[in-house]
Amino acid sequence: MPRPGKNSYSDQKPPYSYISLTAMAIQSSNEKMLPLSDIYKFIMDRFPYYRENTQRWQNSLRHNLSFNDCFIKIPRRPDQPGKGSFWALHPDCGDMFENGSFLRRRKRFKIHRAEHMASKNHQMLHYLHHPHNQTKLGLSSAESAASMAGIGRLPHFQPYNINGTQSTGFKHPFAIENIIGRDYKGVMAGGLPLASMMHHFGYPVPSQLSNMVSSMWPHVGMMDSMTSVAVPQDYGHFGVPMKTICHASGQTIPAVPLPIKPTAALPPVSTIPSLTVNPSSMCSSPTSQAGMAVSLLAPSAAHSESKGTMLHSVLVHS
DNA sequence: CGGTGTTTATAAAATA
DNA sequence: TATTTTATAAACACCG
Repeated sequence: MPRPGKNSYSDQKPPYSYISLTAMAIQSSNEKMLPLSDIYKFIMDRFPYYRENTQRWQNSLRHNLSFNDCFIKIPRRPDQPGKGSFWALHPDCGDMFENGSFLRRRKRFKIHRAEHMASKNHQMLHYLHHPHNQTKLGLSSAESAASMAGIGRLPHFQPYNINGTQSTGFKHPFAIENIIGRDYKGVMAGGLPLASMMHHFGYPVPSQLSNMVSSMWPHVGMMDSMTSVAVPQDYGHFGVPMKTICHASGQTIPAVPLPIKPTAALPPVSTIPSLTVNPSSMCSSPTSQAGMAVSLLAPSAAHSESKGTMLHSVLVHS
């Protein structure tokens, strides 16, 4: 229970691992990739807890970025000034939190270290990385680069975004919106009501938001509305205005009334585009991913980073 | 030099 | 309780 006078939940450690926090940040970006500094910013903006001991947790975060194969590094193009590379999610990492826990994944995503992919075709990578060239192919920056990096990617889904105003058209196959799709079925139809999530989290979450995105990622994308709605002074009030996300394209997040009862908050099916997506596309299983993975490049053009990102990936068992 | 990445080691936590 | 995953610390390379 939050103590009004004392520290509210906002000051406590969020129930998210660094991996989920980072994924959250990346997913919140329009390009589905962020430089390190922006990942820091995202986390600090919304989680007061991480406004302290920055050296400690940022070191951990960097460790996670390097160590975990689910994160891939995408070099900057020359016309994109700034420090360091962009970080994106590996297209094949799938729904890392399908178990509903953002604290710990069920399995760790590990890529298959294929043969050292020699040539780093950065020109091509940068070519596709460029927005102008992406639009021709309908790719996001991250995906374009990932494709150029020889990382398998999945067929496109119907474009969808949190607030329905984005016009870039493309959504990363594992964009949270898409990931949510399966979770929607799993959670809503699978008999795990949002109340259970609240129980799982051990504290109330803004589970009544107008869509599953904000339910699954309580701190992503819907803050504008949350701040104006009666949410207990819990994590729902991490409540830092979501100014740093979903603003790049000037979009505004519509304020949505938040019913108290989770069941009453279910949006019409039609507003859950993910449901229109082929469920198998959600790729909860490595095999389905492998079957659908598409490389835009000949293997020879693939590029491997230090983590050896290659076409084949697999969820490590045991 | 400071920010970014990588890597190793170990402790702690969560799950099976 | 054993195993797996995550957190933390720390050393070090790289680079603008």
